[in-house]
Amino acid sequence: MANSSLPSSGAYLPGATVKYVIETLSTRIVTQEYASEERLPSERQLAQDLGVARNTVREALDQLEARGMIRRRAGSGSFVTYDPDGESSATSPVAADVGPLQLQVMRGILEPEMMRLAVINMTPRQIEALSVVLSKMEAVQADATAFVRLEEEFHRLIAEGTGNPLLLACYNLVLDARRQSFRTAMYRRHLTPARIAIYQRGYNGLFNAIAARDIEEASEFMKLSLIEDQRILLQED
Amino acid sequence: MANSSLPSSGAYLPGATVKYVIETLSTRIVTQEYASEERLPSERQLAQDLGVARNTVREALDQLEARGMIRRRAGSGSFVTYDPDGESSATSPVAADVGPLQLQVMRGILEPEMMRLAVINMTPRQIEALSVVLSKMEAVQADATAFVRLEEEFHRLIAEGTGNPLLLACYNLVLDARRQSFRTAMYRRHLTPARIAIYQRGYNGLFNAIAARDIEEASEFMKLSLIEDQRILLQED
DNA sequence: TGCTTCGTTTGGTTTGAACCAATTACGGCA
DNA sequence: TGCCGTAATTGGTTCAAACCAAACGAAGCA
Repeated sequence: MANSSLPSSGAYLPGATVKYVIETLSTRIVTQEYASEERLPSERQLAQDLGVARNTVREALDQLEARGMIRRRAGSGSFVTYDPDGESSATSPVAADVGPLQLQVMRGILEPEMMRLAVINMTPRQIEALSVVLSKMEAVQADATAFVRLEEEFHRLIAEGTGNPLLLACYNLVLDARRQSFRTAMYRRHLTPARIAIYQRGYNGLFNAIAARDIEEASEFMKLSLIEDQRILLQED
Repeated sequence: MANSSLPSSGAYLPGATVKYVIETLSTRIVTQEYASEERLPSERQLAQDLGVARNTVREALDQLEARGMIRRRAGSGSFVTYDPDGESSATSPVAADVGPLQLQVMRGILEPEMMRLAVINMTPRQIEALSVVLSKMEAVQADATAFVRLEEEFHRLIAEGTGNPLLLACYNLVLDARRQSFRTAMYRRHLTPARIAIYQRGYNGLFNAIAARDIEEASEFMKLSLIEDQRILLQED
């Protein structure tokens, strides 16, 4: 779309200007004229280039941000978060702003207590469902992506096992952030078959502790898993 | 609530103005000062009355409309669509399913750790904002509803003070559930002036501990508040 | 009475400007 | 070389003004 619909000399064109900016920018993003992770021109620059007020650009960017196509950081700039190859998979908007360390902190708060509650409250049926996921995890050899997905399912079942819908809702946010983190970060590079084997032993021990209703043992395994994740994280920074 | 938090003479208070308008208007709607189906004053009128620009009023109305509290018709006016007797209204879907005990459990998990993080990470500006809310709380004599709302704001500021967006997102779910709980349950019957005074002392001590960056003291006050809530809860069931 | 018309009111959009706060970039000092 | 403070950049917020289009209302006409 050229500038044909752009009010070129103070002409008033109500309702069309923001739309025009949105369309222009989203086209440039989808066609990767602005590539993924790339920084957009500054708002002031865009306003000048497109011949509109900065306010109008901001209104357009607001909507692009709501659609999850960009992300803004004060003092830094606006960055393309849209990934044309991405699975889409609607993650909650908060998830994008969560750093790896913040994620670990939150897991450290929730997971040990969650584990305790789950061990106490899980029904036999839920434990059965957990064992099914566990056996799928143990079948994985080298597919890191599949393993991560199963891990998530495993954790979610534990959260459900607490019987506390509020805790489950919170933990779903955590899992959203974790998924986002795995996508952008380089966890997967470190999920070698050898490391997967280590995790498999850990989850196996965790499951046995749950099945035996051994609270302390389960909580201990959960912490170990957390520490292991943290170790991988710190190797990067 | 008077205009006490309103920038009265050109004072700049970023991020606070829209929030102030939203709070003012939503309070008037909830208290039925603006009854259901009734027409609000015009945007220009509101802007003048509240001493802010029409732009700011519009931004606030945008958000109230998004929450489903009002509906706007060009050329006609803005109308209240909020029904105080109607259940639904803008709480997240999970909140409704959360029992009082489950809420307490979740608070017990999150709040102590949240307090620690907040004491470490809060900026002077955030502590200042906290003190503003605290002084409003101390001004409350017998209005339990107002006190509960301020309590919520106090807690939310602490969650923000952790600097962890994931923690904040989770805690917002907790606050949603808490609000729902207060609405349906009978907490307010027990918030007598005498009990409000007790809470005021508690929050005062909590704030002092935060301002002094005393982690253990703050965490202790937080637990006390939790236990007090729990005591009220158990008197009922 | 019933209809049209025209001015007024009201929400909707856009512009331009100023200032704040977070971040980054740079240059000088140790 | 390495660190720290300052200046510049960037997004975030608020204000003031102007104009548009939908809706309303009252005056005037048939």
